[in-house]
Order: sequence, then C-alpha cells, then structure tokens
Amino acid sequence: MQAPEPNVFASLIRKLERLADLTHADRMAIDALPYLTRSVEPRACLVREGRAGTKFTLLTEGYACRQKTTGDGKRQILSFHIPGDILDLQHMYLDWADCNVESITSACIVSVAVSNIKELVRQHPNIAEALWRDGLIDASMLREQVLNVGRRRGLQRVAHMLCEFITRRRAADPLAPDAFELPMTQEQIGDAVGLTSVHVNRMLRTLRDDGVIVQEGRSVRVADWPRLIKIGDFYAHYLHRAA
Amino acid sequence: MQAPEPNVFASLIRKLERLADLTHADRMAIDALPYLTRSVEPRACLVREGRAGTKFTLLTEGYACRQKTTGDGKRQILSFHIPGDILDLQHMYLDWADCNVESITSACIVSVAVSNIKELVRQHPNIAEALWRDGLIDASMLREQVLNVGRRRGLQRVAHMLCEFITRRRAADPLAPDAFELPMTQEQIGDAVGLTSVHVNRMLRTLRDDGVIVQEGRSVRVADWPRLIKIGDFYAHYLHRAA
DNA sequence: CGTAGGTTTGACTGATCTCAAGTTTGGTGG
DNA sequence: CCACCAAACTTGAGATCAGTCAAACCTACG
Repeated sequence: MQAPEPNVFASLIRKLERLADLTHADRMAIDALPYLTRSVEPRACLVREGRAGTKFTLLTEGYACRQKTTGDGKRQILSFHIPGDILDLQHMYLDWADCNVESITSACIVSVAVSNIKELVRQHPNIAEALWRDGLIDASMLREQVLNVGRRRGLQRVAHMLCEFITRRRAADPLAPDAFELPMTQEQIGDAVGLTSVHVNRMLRTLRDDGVIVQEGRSVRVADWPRLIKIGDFYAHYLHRAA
Repeated sequence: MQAPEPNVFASLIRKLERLADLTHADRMAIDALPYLTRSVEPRACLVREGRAGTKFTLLTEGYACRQKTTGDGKRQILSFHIPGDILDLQHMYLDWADCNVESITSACIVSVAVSNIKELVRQHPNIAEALWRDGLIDASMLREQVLNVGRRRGLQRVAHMLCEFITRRRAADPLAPDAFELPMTQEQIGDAVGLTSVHVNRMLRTLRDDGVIVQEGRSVRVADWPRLIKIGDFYAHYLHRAA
C-alpha cells in the first residue's frame, strides 16, 4: 500500500470536481487514501458477481464494461467505462454484487477499502454529494439504455451508443480527437445494444455507406456528427454533468 | 401543510426499516416532516421531465410508472411503482428530471420539499444510508431491466415482468394474495418490456394455454409459480432488500 | 344502450437472428 | 522477413420472431 506514484487519483478528482465543489481539504483527503493498484489483461474480471463489495475500484487506464448474463448464457453489457470511472459504486451499500465488471482492453485499476471511503464520505460532505451525483447519473444512463434497447431500431441503437461513447470520452478528455480506435469488438457492441455481432456489422456498414462514419481498420471517424446524432436520436441531457 | 391525518409516512418507514436500522428518533423525524398530499386520476403526470427536482414524492396509494420517450414518440416504461416507493429520488442531486412519472391507477402521493429531506439526511445517517440503498436497489432493478429487454425473448420478458411485480408486491404487503387485478393495461406491459400490446396479448395467451397463469377478466392468478419463474429466468437476488 | 378504451385474433410484412462460408487483421515464432 | 494462426470482421441465404394493419369483441361506465 501507499506506493509512491503520484496522481493515481487525478482522473477521479477531475471528475468529482465536475460533480460538486471540492475544497482543498477534500482533494487532500482523497490523495491521502491508502490504495492498491493492479494492471490487467483484456477480458479480466475486475468485479465478480455475487461477492460482497469490500472495495471501491477506480479505472485509471484502459476500458472496461459492466455486464449481466441470462440463465441460458446470453450476455448484456450495461455500460462501458473510461478512465476516471468508479466501477463498483453500485455495490457500496448492497450485500452482494449483482453484475460483473470486465476489462475490454488491458487496463489499470486502483482499489480502496470501502471502509475508508465510508469514513471519507462521513468527514467530507462535498465528496458525499459528488458520489451521490455520480450514482444518480449512472442510473440516468441506465434509464436511457433501457429506452435505447427497448424502443429503438438496430441502426438507431448503434448510432446512439457511438454518440454516447464519443461524448463521454470527450467530456473526460477534451483533447481526444474525433478519430479513435474503437476499443470494443462488434460482438461487444452487439451485447451492449441487444443485437448480434452480425447485425451490428450490417448497421455499421449502413452508416459507412451513408457517409456518416468512416472506418479505417478498427479506427472509426465520425464524418457527419449532426447526422449521427439525428439517426441515434441522441440528446445528451440524460448525461447530466457527465457530458 | 401539516394535515392531521395519521401515518402518511407509514409505508415509507416500513420500507426504510428493511433497508437500514432506524432509531426511534429517526422515525420521529420522518413523521415530523411537513408535507402536502395530492390525489390524482389515472394517467396523471406526477413528475415532469425537464424540471429541476424541488420536491420529494412518495406514492402512498395506487400504482405509477416511470417512463421516457424517444424522439419519434415511442414510450418506454422504466419501472412500475407500488405504495411506499419514492418516485423521484433519482432527481434529488440532479439539475433536471430526465424522465416522467405517471399514475397508472388513481393514486395518492405525498410530497416533501427536497430541502427538508436534505436536512433530514444530514441529521440522521441511518436514513441517509437507507436512501442510498434505495437508490442503489433502483439502479440494480434498472440493470436487470436492461438485461430483460436486451437479451430475452418476448415470452420470457413478459414472464419476468410478472415475476418481478408479484415479488415486489408481496414484499411490500405480505397479505396480498396470488390472485390480483393487474393494474396495468397490456399496452403498458408492452411499453415496459419493449414489445407491442398485440404481442404481449399473444404471450399472455401462450402462458394461459400452457396453464402457467389463469386470467379471469383483468384479474390474473399464477397457477404454476415455479414454471413462471423458470420461463421468466427470474432470480430475485437483484432485488436485494426489496424482495 | 351507446360509447370509449381495452382485448383478442388473423393475415401479412419486415427486422433481426442463425448458420455458414470467406476474408482480413494482428500477433507470434521460425 | 515470412508463414501461420486465432480472432475478428464481412457477406449471403433462409428461418423466425415480433411488428403492422385491420376487424371484431368485450366490458365498464355514463
């Protein structure tokens, strides 16, 4: 514990500052938290379903996703995660984890004991408020996800997912360019939007044929952002302060 | 304000006691909250999308649902609500409401100013913890909803929705019998599980033909609970302490 | 007893899945 | 540097689930 690397919590603090006003003392308290770091391969399990949540996990590098599985093994991805995201806030006050978190790319995570976070929250109401907001925004994104999967067509779903991912990525790191390597496979996109990988492929092809996106290898560039937004029926307000 | 009716908060307190240990002082503080009551018709709008949340709304009688709408007007129901449910906790720390809440039947609601709730939470950490849990369980139910709509077939989706509704209803009021009047129309069920009302009708017919449920008018009785659970792929653990 | 909203059913259409066969890509070892 | 391999992507053809449209039938309620 207490490794000498600087700034493990930098992305977290940047995010929490968007969610509430933090004082210098608040920031110091976060930086003083005892932590452990871990580097993982792609497809590593970061939070396992069923186990009680005793730690608090922060994604600092790479991409990850939360997922659930049906009894007959079909997978649903609930959300994609980018550096700065808290991966298991949803389990802080629950007795067992109801979903898994898995890395998509190789990734780095930082974990802190839940007891330390509870103490932090008790002493620092601004941080408590920021975490409340983070949890509520997460739920808001889940609500939009239900709408997307339940009431939109395949093409719209894929477009909406692209819009959300790009928007969140930009908000977390404004320097990220429009062109980016999509970290997830088409099968993972399908698992996120409730389609098969084959159909995702056809929908991406349609977007490409219509000149909305340009694909070179696995790197995707948005050629016509207004049209992508229109096709995806994307209104960013549900992201609240995460956008 | 401060009408003389007793026990407006009874169903809320009962629920919060399942979520955390409350002291006598905690219960007294809740009962002392200033409140307003309102009775509404079916299909009345209880929480409107877009407006900032300034009050905290509790459902005390009847049924309600949260919903969102796509740009082209298709509706998705996110969750059904029963007496004791808090209808807009999700907006407590957000700048604007991202979904509507509408009554399904005629209903009674009690509202309290958010400022009073924030004060209550500051003074009573047990209540704060119970509300955290409530919000996190709500999010857990949304995750299961994404899985249901994204990765299950029509028949499974309808069966799962019935299982969840019956289970939550039982937990909130153990005296409720198996046979019950379904408060929602088949169109509303369809909007909840991402199907058309026509298809919901066919799926209910299938369940009836297979002897899993019995319908007399709009009252439904579960004839074969184990089989309904199996068809719906229903594992109640995601309900955490709400079941 | 008439009306409106909800339910039921049928016939047809269309979106998405399934299965299956290539093709491309990126990484690895010779 | 090349050959090979596994994983991911691409495409086609046929099957199936769910949507659409339309009509008839309840049922509660004024």
